[in-house]
Amino acid sequence: MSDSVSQRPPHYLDELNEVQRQAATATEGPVLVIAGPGSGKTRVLTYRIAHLIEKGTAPWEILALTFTNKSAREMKERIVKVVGQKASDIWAGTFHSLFARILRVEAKHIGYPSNFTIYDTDDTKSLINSIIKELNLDKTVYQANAIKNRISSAKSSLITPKLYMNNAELLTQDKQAKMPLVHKIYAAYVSRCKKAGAMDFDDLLYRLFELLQNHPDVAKKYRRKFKYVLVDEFQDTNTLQYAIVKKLVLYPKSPRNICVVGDDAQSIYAFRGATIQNILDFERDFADHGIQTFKLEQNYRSTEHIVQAANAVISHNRRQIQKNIWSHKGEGQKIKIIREMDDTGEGRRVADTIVEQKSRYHLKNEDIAILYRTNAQSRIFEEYLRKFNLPYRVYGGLSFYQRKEVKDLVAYLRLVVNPNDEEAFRRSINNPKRGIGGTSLEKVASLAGQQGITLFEALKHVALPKRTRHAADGFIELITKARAKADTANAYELAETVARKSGLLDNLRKDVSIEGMARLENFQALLDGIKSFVEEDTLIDTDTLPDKTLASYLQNIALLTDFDSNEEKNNTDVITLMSVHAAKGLEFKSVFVVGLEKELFPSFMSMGTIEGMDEERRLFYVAITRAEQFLTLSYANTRYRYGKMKMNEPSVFLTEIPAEAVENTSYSRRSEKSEYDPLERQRAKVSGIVPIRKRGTAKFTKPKMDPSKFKPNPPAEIEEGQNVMHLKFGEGRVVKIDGGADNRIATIHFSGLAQPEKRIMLRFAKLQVLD
DNA sequence: CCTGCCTGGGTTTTT
DNA sequence: CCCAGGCAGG
Repeated sequence: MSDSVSQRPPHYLDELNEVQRQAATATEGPVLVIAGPGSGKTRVLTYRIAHLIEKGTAPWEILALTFTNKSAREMKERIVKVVGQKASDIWAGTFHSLFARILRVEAKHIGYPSNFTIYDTDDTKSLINSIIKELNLDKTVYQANAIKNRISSAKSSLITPKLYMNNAELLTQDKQAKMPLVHKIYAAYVSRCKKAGAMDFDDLLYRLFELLQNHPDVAKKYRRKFKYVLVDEFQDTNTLQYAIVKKLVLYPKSPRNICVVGDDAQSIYAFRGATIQNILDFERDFADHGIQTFKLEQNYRSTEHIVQAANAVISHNRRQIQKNIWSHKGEGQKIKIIREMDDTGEGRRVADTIVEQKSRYHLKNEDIAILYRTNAQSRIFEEYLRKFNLPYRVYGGLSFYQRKEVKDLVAYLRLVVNPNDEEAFRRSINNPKRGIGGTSLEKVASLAGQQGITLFEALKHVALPKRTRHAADGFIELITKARAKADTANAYELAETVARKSGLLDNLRKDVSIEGMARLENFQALLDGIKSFVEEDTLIDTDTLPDKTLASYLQNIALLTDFDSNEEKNNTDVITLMSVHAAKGLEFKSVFVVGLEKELFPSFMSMGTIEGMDEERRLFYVAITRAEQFLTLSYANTRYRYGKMKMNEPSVFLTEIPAEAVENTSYSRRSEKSEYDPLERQRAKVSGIVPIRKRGTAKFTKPKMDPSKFKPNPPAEIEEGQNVMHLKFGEGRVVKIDGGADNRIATIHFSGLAQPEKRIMLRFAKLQVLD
């Protein structure tokens, strides 16, 4: 360590442990890195890229795919520190944003304008609703949300509308869900998006796949360009994303320089189509080319009690890649479990504990995070943090760009850039009110449908009453005039003009309520944002659209969701409140995981299936492994949900934390470890030892099978002759079914009972068919 | 065509 | 509880 003649700059590789260094320097060929929580994954990734650049790879030959803009930004910043400013030429970003960037360049090959609009979730839902209406379907049966998910998973599985229509399994599923016409909606949706020059989130992936598939020359171009491909959070990629990655790196004579980094235990996006099958497939797909696998198992983040708890929890999952996460940071504090009577109590108690921790351990606000399963839970904590004068910041929920007043102006701007944008049209046409209501819009839509033209085009030609016609012409003129200048004018000036001439600005100014003023402020903030976009010397994405047009601004914001647009730099020392999902990749000295109740965490949506429970458990694993030194878990016996008080049992996850790692608090003292403590009861149930009740004669009948594995079939599927499982009665055989339609009654013979014959109303029964 | 009341339905996680 | 959307009245 002589720094007298430091010829060599401080070498970053020295900051890595042995496995990390190997993972960072094995640059050639396929590499799989399994990285446990806190194991220095980001460090490996960044140093790997730095290493590539030092070895002479050009930054733009490196493609690094991440899940959030934030992690991409962080990665870039860290690489800049090692190799300097040239790092900003690395293609590092989210799947969606980098693919959008490629698609804009290559749009002409797939019949899209390069300034295509990106539909967000609201646009998608609204379009689906329009289609449902046009097809005269009952929207209480055809729910936009469900259909959106259906379409999304179809796209993610590379199923086109045509394939969908010919897929017996999907059609049957739809029929069973009483929505036999989903395929029709899907087909209409795709053609409407295309006509509108719009892509939804899934299209950004799907269309790129299509492009690479159908245009070998384009595929070749990007294969040559991206000499090294890295994928972060690989466990959260879906089939489609992996398919695209393979298109880029798996072809004849490819050097197969791909490095994927992930942790199967932290896969928490299965609901979005992510599958850890990709990790297994990766091993198979690249097996012929000598995969190098590295496991990062040392946890540098958390103390031992926390790591021990995390290991114990995750061991309840089936099917995982074997690994042994360990820590050398000392035992540390035990985990604290807080039990309160109700949600208000939970809020107060957590705030209370934060105050205590802060003073006892000299923690700053920024060292502390409160993590919850659903964003809706933040409110009570906000309330108490305010009461206790603790500054905080809530992440997630409504982002800046999702606010109504912001979306209103953005819709106009979108329309200016792309007049075909149907959703932007619908949003703007009568906002602010200019007397073009439902009736007129229907006329427009019908003409557009007949002639196969866009709504904007139809508005020009449709027959309207005089007054309405006048209003329509004003609207058309506004958009057309702005459009004429769109490619040349300064984006800020143009946006400002549109804001004024549309009447949106005046409208907001009229509202002097507190919320109204806040809205005006947001509106102004959007304009300010455009202004700084114009003035800023941004180097990012310059090869696509090196200009300062409105189009390029919109493209920049389209995929920013959680982005902190107006960073409140004045106060960064704040407590963090966010969903567990949002917390992935972050760490805090002290973490509170709250609302640990059955049906909340794990969510009732996921409790029905083993896969669902496993994912919830991984989510819980992610939550507790965010903590460096202090981990507090809390739950409430009752909680308001949908305006009703609801009783809650503690989450099963609490029982999976080993007792040795848990602090004895007044709430789990021995004297209180009685049948009255629901956690204790739950623990007992899980371990199979059921506490004997002192009073009453109600006896606990042990379920005949593990309830978490119990998957009842819908009543319609129960038929004569089947063997079925009933939680209370056990295994039985359906002898007879009588009664019709909604009133079917099954006679079932349960062998294990004194009175084996039971007649069961199928409408209410929960029966699982055994095969 | 607009406003305001009312009802009924849904309630997870995110790019 | 909170919202979107339907409907009646202006």
